[in-house]
Amino acid sequence: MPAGTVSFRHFILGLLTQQPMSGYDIKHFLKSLSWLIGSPSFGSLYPTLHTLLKDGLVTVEVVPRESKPPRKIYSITGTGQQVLKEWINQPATANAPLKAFAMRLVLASNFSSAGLIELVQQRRAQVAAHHAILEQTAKTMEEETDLGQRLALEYGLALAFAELVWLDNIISDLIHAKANSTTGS
Amino acid sequence: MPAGTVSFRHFILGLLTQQPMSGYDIKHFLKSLSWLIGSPSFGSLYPTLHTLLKDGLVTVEVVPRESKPPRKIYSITGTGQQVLKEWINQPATANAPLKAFAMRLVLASNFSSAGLIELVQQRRAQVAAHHAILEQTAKTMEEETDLGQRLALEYGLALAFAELVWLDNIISDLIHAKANSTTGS
DNA sequence: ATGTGCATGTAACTGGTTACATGATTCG
DNA sequence: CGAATCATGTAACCAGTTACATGCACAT
Repeated sequence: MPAGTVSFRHFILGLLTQQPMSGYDIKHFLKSLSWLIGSPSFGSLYPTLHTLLKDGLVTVEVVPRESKPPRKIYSITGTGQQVLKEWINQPATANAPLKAFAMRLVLASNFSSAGLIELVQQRRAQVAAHHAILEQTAKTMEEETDLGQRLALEYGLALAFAELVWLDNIISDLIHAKANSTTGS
Repeated sequence: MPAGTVSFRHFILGLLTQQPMSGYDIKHFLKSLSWLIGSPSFGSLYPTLHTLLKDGLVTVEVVPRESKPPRKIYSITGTGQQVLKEWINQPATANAPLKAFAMRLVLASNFSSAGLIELVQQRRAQVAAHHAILEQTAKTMEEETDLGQRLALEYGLALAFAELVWLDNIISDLIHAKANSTTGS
């Protein structure tokens, strides 16, 4: 399981640190983030929860309801937190997909402030590297290149640039916030 | 096979309209677009080519090389072009991933100019819709919301906005270019 | 000598999907 | 009266991955 992997399994585990939830709740919660991250279908969500339970990373509280399937509220266990921590602390792999970064960003509140900053800085470095490669490619390719490819390249370049700008902004915000909090304002 | 699907199968088929290539060539070509689209591993690329062949959508020319595995150059067939056209002309599904759009964009040169513009406009509409939803969500959520979620939301918002700007730019470029070409400059 | 590029392929696995089954309740 | 929401789950399937096997040529 190389770092920077998308892995809904760990992401779900992470969501449970914020609060205990049922599978249904998780799906609902993920809907609002679906653009960035996507939400898994029930057909993969429920089995994932089952294996997390079987592996002792979560516990269930079964809340019965009359003549309806009972709600099953999952909570993360100590070992679960351990495993999650390890996953989070892996340095991101090169070329990690945006999704993977977004997942970790959502779980950011579980990081130390320093950890969060490091995460964002890692991402910045990766996007910068990619941006440089794209610019290089753009220089190399001449007039005769296919329209579609040129457009795709520009597209990637524009998105990478926008991401860089955003990342720089929040890095400075976070550093500020941290300075204020340690200074005690 | 719902529209807007990522489907390397069709994308590969599309690349072969630009020029006949071997599996190895395709992989190499895709490397430069890997950020946006990713490139499939050989373990899926070669089998895909085999099924394309079996289905009569491509043909192979086997170029033997002394004491080395022969190169296999694949070309798209008439039926292949037919199938590709159908795939391309499907309207994009709602919430189609960026990847899917990028793929179609790369194949853009096979579209009519009008088709290309329509593709980009479809994307614009989708991103705009998504952007609106995110803004709505941002309004709804109050101070007490978790930092990670707030960051993720801002992140999505920033990226969506950047994409909108870019899309608007090329839409107007394309419309200009089209006007010039039909006017005959 | 060691690894990187060329170039093909297969087999085992995995992480997801769709489609289905169940069944009450509430909204328009 | 039909559709959506709540809420769980299973089974069949699929598109991809990793890891492996083969083997020559060229550069460090």
